[in-house]
Amino acid sequence: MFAREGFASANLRQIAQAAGANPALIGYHFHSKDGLYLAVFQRIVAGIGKTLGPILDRIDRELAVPAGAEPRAEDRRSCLDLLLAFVEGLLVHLVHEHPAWGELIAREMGAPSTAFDLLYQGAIGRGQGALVGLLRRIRPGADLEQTRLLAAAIAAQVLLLRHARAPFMRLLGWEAIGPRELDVMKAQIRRNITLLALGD
Amino acid sequence: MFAREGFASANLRQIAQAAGANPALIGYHFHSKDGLYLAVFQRIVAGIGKTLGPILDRIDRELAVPAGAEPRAEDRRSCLDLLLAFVEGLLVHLVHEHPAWGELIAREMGAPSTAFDLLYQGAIGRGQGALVGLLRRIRPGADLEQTRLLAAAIAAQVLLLRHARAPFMRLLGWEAIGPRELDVMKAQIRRNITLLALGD
DNA sequence: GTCTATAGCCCGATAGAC
DNA sequence: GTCTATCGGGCTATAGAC
Repeated sequence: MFAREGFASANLRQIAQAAGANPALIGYHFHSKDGLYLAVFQRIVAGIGKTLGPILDRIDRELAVPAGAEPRAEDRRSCLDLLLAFVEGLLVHLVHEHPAWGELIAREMGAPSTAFDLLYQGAIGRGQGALVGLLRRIRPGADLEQTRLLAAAIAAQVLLLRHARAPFMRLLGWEAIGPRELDVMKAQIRRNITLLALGD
Repeated sequence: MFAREGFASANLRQIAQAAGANPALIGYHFHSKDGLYLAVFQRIVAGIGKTLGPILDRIDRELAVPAGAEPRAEDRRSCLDLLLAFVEGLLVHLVHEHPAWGELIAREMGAPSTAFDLLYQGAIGRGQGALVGLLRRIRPGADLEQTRLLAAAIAAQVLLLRHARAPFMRLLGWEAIGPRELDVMKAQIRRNITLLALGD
């Protein structure tokens, strides 16, 4: 309900009703509306950690190996593969499997609240670090600020699908994102990221 | 105020106070809170039309000329130039000159309300049409659905800056978007779009 | 057209019985 | 721990004087 209507518009009586619980229990267990909202984000951070943790661990291990003085083509390739796998995991997890989580994250990014720090420290920050780290290996000579902007551009490919869902679906003439649409998006994102990461 | 706090949280008393007017006048002149909100979007659509109208007209004229049977390199180049000019205009207008408008548009994209149709028909739809039209000239053989996805990816480059402002600024370590930051972003977006539009 | 005053509603929080 | 009942505050909309 926070995802659908936003924090301010969501209503504790309705939330309790949908949960089949008594509204007063929210106060007892979560102290306040804010407390409930934060608890939702704790669960989101845990869920993301569970699903994307393995790929992030692989990325950390890859980046832990010191880069040789001469950049090698196969290192670049394996970093790109990890990058593609990570972004695809993000897409599947937040757009397809847990659209409400994606929506909540998009809302916090657009209008940060008390939950933003929790989210940033628990998930966003690590994802950004992984992206930037991989891109530095793929483009060893590039300026750090430009690499960060590139990481943002790559993340934007996925974020757009969640945040600008309405105009996006209207442009594509889609009514829902099913398996076919997911595959089409995966292929397009793969192409775009490869071009962005390897281009001069 | 609608931009900063969202429709539900914005408050008519504060709006009236900031405008130096009496709260009851909102009812008299705009009928309701919704009416005021819609009036804001009418102004936004008019403002965008005034600023981006010229470049959109140029694009329409370019696209009105029937494409030859053989795609010519100079046609592709001029279409790409128009594309870059349009996106840069969008960036300057919605991120730099009228950040509140950009914020409102981002909010409507994320959670469409009564104002979304007005916005889509008055601005977003035409922008999407221009993007897709130009891309079809630049990539004559490409599948229509893929071209639309590409248009979405290009638009995402700009939308991100508005929508994911908080994590974006944190990643870059920026505190504000001044002239230097705007130039850096322009250069990066130009690079990314060129790669995305021309890449195979 | 502009103001004051308030009606009418909805919401989050909580007191207090069980 | 769970419930009912309600308090207190904030909101939009509007009646009615000027």
